[in-house]
Amino acid sequence: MSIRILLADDHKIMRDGLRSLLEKQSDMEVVAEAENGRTTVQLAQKLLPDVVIMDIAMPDLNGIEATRQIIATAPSVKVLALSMHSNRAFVTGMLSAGASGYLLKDSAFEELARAIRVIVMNQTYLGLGITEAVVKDYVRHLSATGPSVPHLSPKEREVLQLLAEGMTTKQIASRLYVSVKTIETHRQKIMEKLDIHNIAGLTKYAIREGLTHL
Amino acid sequence: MSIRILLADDHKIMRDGLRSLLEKQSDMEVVAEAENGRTTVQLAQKLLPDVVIMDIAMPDLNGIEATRQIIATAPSVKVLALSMHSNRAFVTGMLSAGASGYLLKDSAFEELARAIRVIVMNQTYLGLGITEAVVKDYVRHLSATGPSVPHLSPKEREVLQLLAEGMTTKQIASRLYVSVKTIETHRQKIMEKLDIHNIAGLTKYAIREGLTHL
DNA sequence: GATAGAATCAGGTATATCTCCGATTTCGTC
DNA sequence: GACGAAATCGGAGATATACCTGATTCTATC
Repeated sequence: MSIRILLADDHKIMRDGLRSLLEKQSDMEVVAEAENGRTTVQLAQKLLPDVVIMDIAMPDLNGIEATRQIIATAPSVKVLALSMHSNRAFVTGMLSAGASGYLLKDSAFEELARAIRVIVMNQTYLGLGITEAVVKDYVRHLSATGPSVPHLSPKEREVLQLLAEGMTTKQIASRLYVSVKTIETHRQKIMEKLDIHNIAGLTKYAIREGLTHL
Repeated sequence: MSIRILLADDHKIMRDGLRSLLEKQSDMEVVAEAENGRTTVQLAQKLLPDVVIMDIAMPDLNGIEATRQIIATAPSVKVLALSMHSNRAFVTGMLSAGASGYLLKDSAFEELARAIRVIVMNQTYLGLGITEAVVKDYVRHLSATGPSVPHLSPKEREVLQLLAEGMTTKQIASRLYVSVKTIETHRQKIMEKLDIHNIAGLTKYAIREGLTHL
């Protein structure tokens, strides 16, 4: 009996490609496709596939929410996240929603096939690069009382926001009525916590976090 | 003689899928793959494929710049843009860079195959939904006077992208095999032209222009 | 009351960037 | 062929950042 798979991705050409690849596997069968989160949940409940290959960025209902709902109503269905981002927030979001695996779209198809076979055996599969992020996060959990997403203090978030708005260390210092050295320290702590060591990266992070806008 | 194709997309699983689909076409052959813009340009120049299927969002050198360079040095090569976005900036950017077609990743594979056959016949192919965006933009160009879009040279755009990816002046210089001074000059010209005088602002600009992503 | 994190500031050295300046080469256009 | 734009590189001084260490105060929390 072959592994029954539900494909969920908002890009049809991606689904076409995956289907073409999966159909070459003698032990796998694509039973349906969905292009948004809501349809994915409905199809998963109705068809009870062995595995849902789930994109995170989908309209209507994102992959994380969809996963949560599927696991809640049909726990026998395994979800394998297939995402573009190794972002800790996404990885931990997916895993705590109940996904059995997480793979990057950078991966080769061989890895996807392997991951599918692993998770139908009730095991967990994390792609290369993902394990690192998870482990790093896990270690932080153990060592510090550190929250899953690197938690910045209010002051640090404020400094980060001003940095992302294009202000220099000196400008921020005078804006906040403190010494330049203080801001330097904040900046260092921010970079350390986020493991991002340049303004461009911090700016992008701030945008993603909604601290500033484009 | 079959149509020789170069696949350029930063996600390996996407390339795997497309290759699997394309290989079912008796008249098409994937001769190479690239996972970033720079490699794409090099392979296109070396292999002279009939068609390059080009993603826009790629590290190192984005699809628009890569297309510009390919068309400039190897005009016989046709470029088909395959993007997630119907964003006018991307569409017009790709087309004015010399792409022969533009397709959304929402499209079915059949449409991709059709587009490939059309553009090798020296024609232009626009996917559904794209035509609208182009026409709307065209109309705007007719009515309004050019909305003073600061024009950056190809090199400047390249430097801007690398800056927005978090590289320092020195790193960019060694990456591009030129002196630090050259990059400094480029950066100055960029800041002058855009009237943006900090990395955070440049990063946001680059994101809006699709030169880099979050 | 001991501990830990947040916020504050300082010194020093190395490196990077900014801001002027000027220069050459190439290339396409008029 | 003259012209401008683009790309290349250099000098030199002022400023800013990066990176390191160490210190104080305050405030939760155990």
